[in-house]
Amino acid sequence: MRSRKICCEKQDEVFHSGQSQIVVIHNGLLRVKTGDCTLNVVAGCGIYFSQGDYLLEYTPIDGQYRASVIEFDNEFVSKLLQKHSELLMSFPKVANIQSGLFSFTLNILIKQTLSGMKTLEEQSYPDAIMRLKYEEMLILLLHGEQGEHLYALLSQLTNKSSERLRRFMERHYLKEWKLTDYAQEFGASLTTFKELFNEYYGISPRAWISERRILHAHKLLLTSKMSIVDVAMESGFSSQSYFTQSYRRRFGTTPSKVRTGDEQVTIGK
DNA sequence: TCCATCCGTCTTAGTTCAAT
DNA sequence: ATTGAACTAAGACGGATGGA
Repeated sequence: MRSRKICCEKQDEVFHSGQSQIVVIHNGLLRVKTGDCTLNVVAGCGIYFSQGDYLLEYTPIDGQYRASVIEFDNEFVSKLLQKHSELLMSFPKVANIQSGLFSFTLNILIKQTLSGMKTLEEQSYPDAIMRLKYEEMLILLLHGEQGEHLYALLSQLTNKSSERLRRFMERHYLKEWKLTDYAQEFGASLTTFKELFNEYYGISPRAWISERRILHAHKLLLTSKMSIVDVAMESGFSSQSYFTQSYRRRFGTTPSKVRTGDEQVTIGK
C-alpha cells in the first residue's frame, strides 16, 4: 500500500500495473487504452486500474502533467470487502466485466479524502490512519455512479479461481501454446477455460493474448535495440510477417516506421 | 431444475509462404 | 521489411448430457 506523485512530459508508455491502483489527475490529460476500451481522464478526475498492461498517453497542459497514484494490494481489498460486507450486500453480482478500468469525477467528499491523505503524508501519523483514508476512498467510489462496476472488479481480485487464472495467464501469455494447451495446463476443459476466461476478462482468450503480446512488442520496440524479427519472436509471434500485419492492424502503422520515428502510434483504434 | 461441461457447426482470425 | 493469398486453427453459439 503506498501513494506517490508523478510529473512527466508528453509521452506514450506501455504501463504494467502489478496491482490495482487509483490515479487522480491534477493537471493535463491522461488517455488510457486496453482491449476495446479507451478512456480520457482530464484534470479533476480519477481512474481505477485493475492489474494488467495498459497503453498510456500523457498530455501536459500549460507544460505540466501531474497526478497522484494510490496502489492497493489484494490483501487490503480482500479485508475491506470482508469488513464492509454488510454495507456491500445490496450490490448486484456483475457477471461480465468489460474492462479493468473506470473513470470518475472528484466530488467534494473524494476531494476531502485526498486532502486528508495529503495532510497525513506531510506529518508522521501511524500508517493505520492512512489505511483508513484508503478505505474511505474506496468506499466513496463504491457508492459513486459506477460503484457496481468497481465492486465487480474488486470482488474479482478476491475470487480464487479468477485470481488463479490471472496469475496463470500473466505467467504464460508469451508461450507458443495452442488454446487447448492453455486449457490443459490450467487444468480445465477447453470450453470451461474459455468460459472462465470470458467471465473474468470479458473478451476471448485469443483476443486478450494478442493484445498483451502486441503491447509487449510495442514496449520492446520503444525501449530496446532488438531487431524487429527478434521483437516479434520475443513477444510470442510465430513470424515477423504476422507481427507486422498485427501491428499495422492494431496501430495503423508498421513497426519499422515507429522504430525510426517516422510515425507515432495513436492509442485509439 | 440448475449448473458445469461437452459437442457440432458456422464464422472469423491467425499462420505460412512467395513475391516484391 | 512488407504485402497478399491460401490454408488452418480458434472463436461464437446453441443444444445435449450428466451430476447434485
